[in-house]
Amino acid sequence: MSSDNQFLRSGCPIVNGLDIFGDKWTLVIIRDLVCGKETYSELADSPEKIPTNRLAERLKMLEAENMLVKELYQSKPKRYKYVLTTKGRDILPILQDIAKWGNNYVEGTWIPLEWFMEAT
Amino acid sequence: MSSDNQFLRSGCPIVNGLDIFGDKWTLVIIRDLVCGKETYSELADSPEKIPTNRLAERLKMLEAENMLVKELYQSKPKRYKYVLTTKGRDILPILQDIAKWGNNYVEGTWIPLEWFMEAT
DNA sequence: ACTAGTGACTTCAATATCGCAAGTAATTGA
DNA sequence: TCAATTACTTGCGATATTGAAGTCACTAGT
Repeated sequence: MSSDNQFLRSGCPIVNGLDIFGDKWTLVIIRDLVCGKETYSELADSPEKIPTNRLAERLKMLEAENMLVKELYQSKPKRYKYVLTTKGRDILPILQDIAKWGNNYVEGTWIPLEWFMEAT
Repeated sequence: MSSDNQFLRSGCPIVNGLDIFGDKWTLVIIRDLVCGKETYSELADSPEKIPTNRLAERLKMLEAENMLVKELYQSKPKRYKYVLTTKGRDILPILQDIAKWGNNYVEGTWIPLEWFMEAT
């Protein structure tokens, strides 16, 4: 499990990073949060169509890892928004590098907006 | 499948990058290749102990994706070494960023050697 | 010639994880 | 009262991963 800190594969910082966010969906969720999405249904709406059970599970994991916090923004009915912490936001340089690599080597990929690639 | 270019999840360069190397093992293999490992058994020897069937499969995929080439360096018995292409080598900035994140946020991770973090 | 050993994989059964579809709960608006 | 919306949860068959063991092509030792 990503968040199981009891038995590490090794002390390698790359491996430990990957054991948190190195799956098919986590970085997609963080991408969307960086891009301004906030609610569950906004996140569920991506072009990649993440299954909702997977979305819920990844959000719980990201919260447990302190990559994001769940904030109540409306009480009747209870509605939460998901906000990246510094730890989560600091994934951005990784996303930018992956985007650059994708644009260089995978044909037909979108060029991200400039603000995304320049953000810090 | 990572190398199945027929049905893309989307045109997002991040998603398309992840669909190639966004799994539990691929970046570990590339890490080791960047660090000078060349043969199958050297790669199988990492502290993370990748299962050999997974190693073989990922190497085939990386070759199919032109991230590396398999070079014969001995003919009796046939022995191959795996060498990163530019496409594969260009994963390095991503590895460096993940390593930085890991060092910042996961306690007890190794600090990579300076040459690794400074390499281009 | 026989046997053990090495490197590079492959095969297999058990287990874990995933994706899809459907269901639930709370609340609002018609 | 009833349909709609948001945010999830549940169930289950399909897919993927693991660990162990096996195979194949040699080579070196006796």
